[in-house]
Amino acid sequence: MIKNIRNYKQTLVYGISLAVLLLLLRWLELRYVILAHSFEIYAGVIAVLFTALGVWVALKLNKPQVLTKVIEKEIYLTAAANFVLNEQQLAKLKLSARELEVLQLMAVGKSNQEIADQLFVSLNTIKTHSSRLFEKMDVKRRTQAIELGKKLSLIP
Amino acid sequence: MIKNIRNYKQTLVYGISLAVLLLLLRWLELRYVILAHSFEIYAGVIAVLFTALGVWVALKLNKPQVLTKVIEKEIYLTAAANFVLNEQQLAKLKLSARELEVLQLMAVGKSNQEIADQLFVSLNTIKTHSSRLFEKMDVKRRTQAIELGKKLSLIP
DNA sequence: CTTAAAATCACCCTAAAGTATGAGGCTTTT
DNA sequence: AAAAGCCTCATACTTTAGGGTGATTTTAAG
Repeated sequence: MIKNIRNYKQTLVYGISLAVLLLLLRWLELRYVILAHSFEIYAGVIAVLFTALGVWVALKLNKPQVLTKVIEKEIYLTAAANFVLNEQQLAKLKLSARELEVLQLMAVGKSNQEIADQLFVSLNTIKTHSSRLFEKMDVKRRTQAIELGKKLSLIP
Repeated sequence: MIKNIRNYKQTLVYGISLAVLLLLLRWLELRYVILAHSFEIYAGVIAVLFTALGVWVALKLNKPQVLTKVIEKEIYLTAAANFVLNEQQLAKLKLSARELEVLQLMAVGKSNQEIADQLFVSLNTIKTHSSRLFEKMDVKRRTQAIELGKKLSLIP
């Protein structure tokens, strides 16, 4: 049924309309008493008029249905903010743990010597790691490895 | 008004209801003729009943009004998908157009020689550009320049 | 226990990257 | 017109990166 009558204005309008119609009918009754036994017609007119009134009121009071529409809002983040390692790609390239570690350090701009120092191994070790890394990733330079690594979500 | 009558079923129901009500009123009329001058009451009953009928019919036939409520859903994209150059940072670092160009090519893994070939200048020119670039960005290596450049949205 | 992969390191060599300095030509600004 | 900044190029030099080969030790898997 009709719930939540939003404003009293429409209720008032309805009441006034009803009164006016009743008065109109009353006036018609007094004026055309001649038409005896026109009761059915009279009732029919009332029925039609008030049906229309009911329809109008209902349409006025009918509260619109709320349909929630989800709109995708694009939010731009740096890739690092929510990085998840792509383990499928990692497995596909068969990168070892150490090689990935070296790649990560390369990506943040460290030199081979700095990587060696940080991992407590020799410079030569890092060179062999990087060589294997480039071979497995099929790249020629560390910058390409970094670019590809980011593209494949191997590094942030 | 009422548009788009969706099925004839409801129209039929309305018609039958109207007929039933009229018959009911007719029956009441025959049964309680004793109540003379109850015409106004009679009319009022008709009015109320048909108003209610009108309301019911209107609600049935009225296509539910749709009010779309927009809910924003956050979608996370990689920064590269829609890169916008950070011109404030670019101005702050005072990078020249050529230097930025070199940085961009570095970032995609090109060697100095490849950059030189692509820009139709000599290798020495690229070296000069890169040196100035590193100086302005306060970095030591191209990998650091790339990392910083991405962080500052100078490159995708 | 044996085998394979991974990690480590060394040596040598070449290629690439990066630094320093100087300089000429061009455009814009003062 | 002069100054400043940019682009260009060169030469010389140092440092770093990368390739190739070989070898030892650890570790993981069968």
